[in-house]
This record gives sequence, structure tokens and C-alpha cells, in this order.
Amino acid sequence: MLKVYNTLSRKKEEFKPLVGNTVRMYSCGPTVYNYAHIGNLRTYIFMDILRRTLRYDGYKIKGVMNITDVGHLLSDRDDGEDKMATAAKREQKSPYEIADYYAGVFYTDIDKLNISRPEIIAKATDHINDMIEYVKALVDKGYGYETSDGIYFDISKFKEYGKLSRLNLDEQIAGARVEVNSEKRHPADFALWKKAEPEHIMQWESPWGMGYPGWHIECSTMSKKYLGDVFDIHTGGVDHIPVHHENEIAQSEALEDKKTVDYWMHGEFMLVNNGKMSKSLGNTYRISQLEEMGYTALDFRYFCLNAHYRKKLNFTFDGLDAAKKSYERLLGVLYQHKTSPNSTDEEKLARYKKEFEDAINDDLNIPMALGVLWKMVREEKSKDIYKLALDMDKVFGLSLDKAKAVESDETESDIPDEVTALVNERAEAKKAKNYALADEIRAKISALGYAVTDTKDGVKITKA
RNA sequence: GGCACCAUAGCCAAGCGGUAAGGCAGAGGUCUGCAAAACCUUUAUUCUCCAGUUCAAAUCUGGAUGGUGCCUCCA
Repeated sequence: MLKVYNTLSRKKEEFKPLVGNTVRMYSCGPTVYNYAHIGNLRTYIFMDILRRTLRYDGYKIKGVMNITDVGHLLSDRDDGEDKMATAAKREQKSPYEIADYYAGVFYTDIDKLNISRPEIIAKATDHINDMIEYVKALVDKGYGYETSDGIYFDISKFKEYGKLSRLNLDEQIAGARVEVNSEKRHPADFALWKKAEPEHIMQWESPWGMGYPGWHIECSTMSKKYLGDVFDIHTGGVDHIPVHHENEIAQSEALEDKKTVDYWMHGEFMLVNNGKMSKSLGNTYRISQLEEMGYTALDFRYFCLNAHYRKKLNFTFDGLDAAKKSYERLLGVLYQHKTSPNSTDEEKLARYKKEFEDAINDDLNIPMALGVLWKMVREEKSKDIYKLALDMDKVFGLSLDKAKAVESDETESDIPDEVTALVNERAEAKKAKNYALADEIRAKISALGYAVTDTKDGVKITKA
């Protein structure tokens, strides 16, 4: 029995799909005008863990994720910088090429992280007409009004506005900086459709003239198109709760006159040195950057799995180092199980399996599930344990089937002759019990960038 | 100013009323000429502080202190 935390009720609830055995799920995806950093990626790891857990529990999934390639591209504020135009100019590409490029990098990253792709990936620019229809329907129902610069959603018409974030709007606004837009009836009214200046780089024809869709309409439109007017789970980052998802609820429920999403689930943020991770602070990293520093994407995935998805996770290199080490040891010890001829008592296996399932089904308690795996792996080596670990890995997604011997299996071929000669010299010295000389030679080898270690199978040479 | 969330060993982190999972680091050991690696063992009488409820609290209540996020685009 899977229980998940629903942001709407602020409680853990039993999960039950609306229809049959299929889970319909929508996940807010990336805005592709820039690289995704590891903080962004944490949220997709959370989405992936959810999908994997649902599948482990026997559900079928119809998942949709959006790729935002319009709407967020231009800052809504008049004085805001047009990031898309800047990027297009700098890279001498069209906005579509920019979007394609960053979407491509995003796919590469999530593939490396073993994040399973949702069944349907929907680009906003492919759904402009659907969005126009959606806005029209809202206007027809009296929820939208026109100003000189666009069509706005009238939140005063939607009585439950704010139910997800539980913020008192008027109190918020009193203490916050809000630009004055005299034409808006309420400061929190938001754009459904924006009228475009002639020089705006992306614009489409609409009943309200040339323009482009507002920030939030794409998710309401595309979720309805692919999942129907009511679906099971909506995921995203916690930052979306107060504005984006609140507005999405307003749009969808205004149109359908009913609750449209059963479970709202949100992934917490990743911090850096206990503070916010943001591009402006210069403390973001990309997966490719971590790789350049010698970490793998899966080291990072393992790092994320050590914390619950609803808890802030502080990213530090000490933490990542610890995760890397732990992950490598896990693969090493699993290899010993893999190659063991022994069996394990059925009851014991069943106990571990149950502990594991209890953990993941308790609102995706992956840190606890990892603890179960570690305890199990400390048992006497057996191929059955390896098999069960692989079963658990359907949820972890850590490629545990790649378990290998811990000793590195470097090829001898790319060792320079100079080093090989020194290694042989050292072997002679050792044979003659001239250890002082042997250590001296070892120092020379390490100066050349190689490490020599003695194992019971002989001498190992590795690149330092 | 308003609204949330969080506070567990050197570090990361579970635990959600029944007497502190797991990982990293550290310590001891096995192995080794010595290292390194690997493996084994071990490491919180106590959960920021102060009251309270209870037979029983890290877990519930109230208060204090500290931290973070949001209220503006953001995963």
C-alpha cells in the first residue's frame, strides 16, 4: 500500500488511481533556454523515483512532461532582460535551435542519471493552438479579461485561489514588491495570453492579435490534452507551489468546475553550503562539470538518494565524495554476492524484501530503503542477495547490475614503457629485499602520474 | 513585514509515542617488508534549549534560540 504526501492536504495519503491500474501523471519539465543544473536535476530524480516505485507496485503509467520553449523565455517585466534573445544572438541561432540544443543536453543528462523518460514529452510551441482554445474557453466562462497588453485571469472569480500554498494573498502583497499594473484588477491576476511587440521573437496569431501564451497555460492545456480533465498525480519543484501550480489549479478548475488533480507532489530544493543554489550566485554545477571533476552521474544520483525528496539537501563536495565512496563500495560488495555460489534462506530474503517495500511505499523513503540494502549486503555472500538487490534496483535505478570487482581493471597497454621498466626495477629491488630502493622507485613512478600497489595477485599499476 | 519548513554523532542522513537505521570520516584488527586498497569490529545513555502531557517523548503541546525557503523568473 503506497502512501504519498499530498501538498494539497499537507498529509500522507493512501494512493489510489482514479481509473483502473493506470496512473496518469504530469510533471513540470525544464525551460530550455539554459543548462539544467544539479538542483534542477534533483527534482527529476524525485519524479523518476516516484515513477519507478509506482511501476514496482504494479501500476502502469502514463506520464507527461512539458518542455517549456516559450512563455518563460521573455521576462514578464518591462525592464527584464530577454534571455532568449540574448542567447539567440550570442549563439547566432533561432529560438527554436536554442530550445532544441538545451533540450538535447537535458535528455543527455537525464539519461546519464538513469531517469526514465515520461511516456509523452510535450513541447509548448507544438500546442499553441490548444492553448489559444483553452484561453478562449476561460474568457467565455468569464474568468479572463482583456487589457492593453494581454488577457488576464481574474482570480477574484476563483474562490479557492491560494488553497495549495495556503498564502493569504493580501497579506503577502502588503509586504512584497509588486509592480504596478493599473489595468490588472488584482495584483495577483496573471497573464493567460500576452500581446506581442512587433520585435518580439516568438509570436502567433490569436483572436487577440499577435502574441504568445502566458507562463502557466501550457501545463493546464497539455495535461488536459494528454491525460484528460482529471488525472492522478502532478509533480514539480516546491518553488512552483505558490505561483505556477496555484495558477494552474485556478485555470483548470475554473474550466472544469471540479478538482482536476488528485495528488500534488513536490520535490524540495538542493542547497549549496546551506544557502540557495542559483546561477546569479555562481554556485550551480552541471552534470558534465561534475564529470570533469571525476564524479559520475550515478555518484550524484546516489548522493540524492541519501536524502528524502521532501527534505532540503545540502550539496557539498565532502558529501559527494562520501556518496561516491559509498556507492563504489556498494558495487564492490555486490560483486562478491554476484559471484558467490551460496544461497540465502528464503525467510530472510522475504524479510528484507518486505522492509524494502515498506520503506519505498512510505512516501518514497529511499534513504531508509538504502539502509535496508546495506544491511542485507552485509549478510553472508550469496547469489540470492544479488538477485534481490537487482530487484530493489528497479526503484533505485543505480545500475547495480554493473557491480564489478573493486580492483580496477586497467589495461596494461596504455602504461608507458618508462613506467613498466621502473615497475620491473622495483620488483627486482623487492626481491633483493632492498626496500629503501623499492620505495624510492615507487616515488618515481608516482611522480610520473602512476600508482603502483602490491596485491596478492601481483603488482597493479593505475593512473593516479 | 507576512507565510511555511527545518534543527539527530566530526560530516551526510533515517526514525513520526515504546527506549537512537544506513553511509562517509575516525579508532582497533586481518592482510602487507612498508604503504595503498579491500575486508572484519567499533564509534550518540542520547536527539538545539526550557517547560508541559504520558507508565513511556528525538517523536505530542507551549515557549525560546538558530537556520533555510517562499511572498519576483526559478526544480
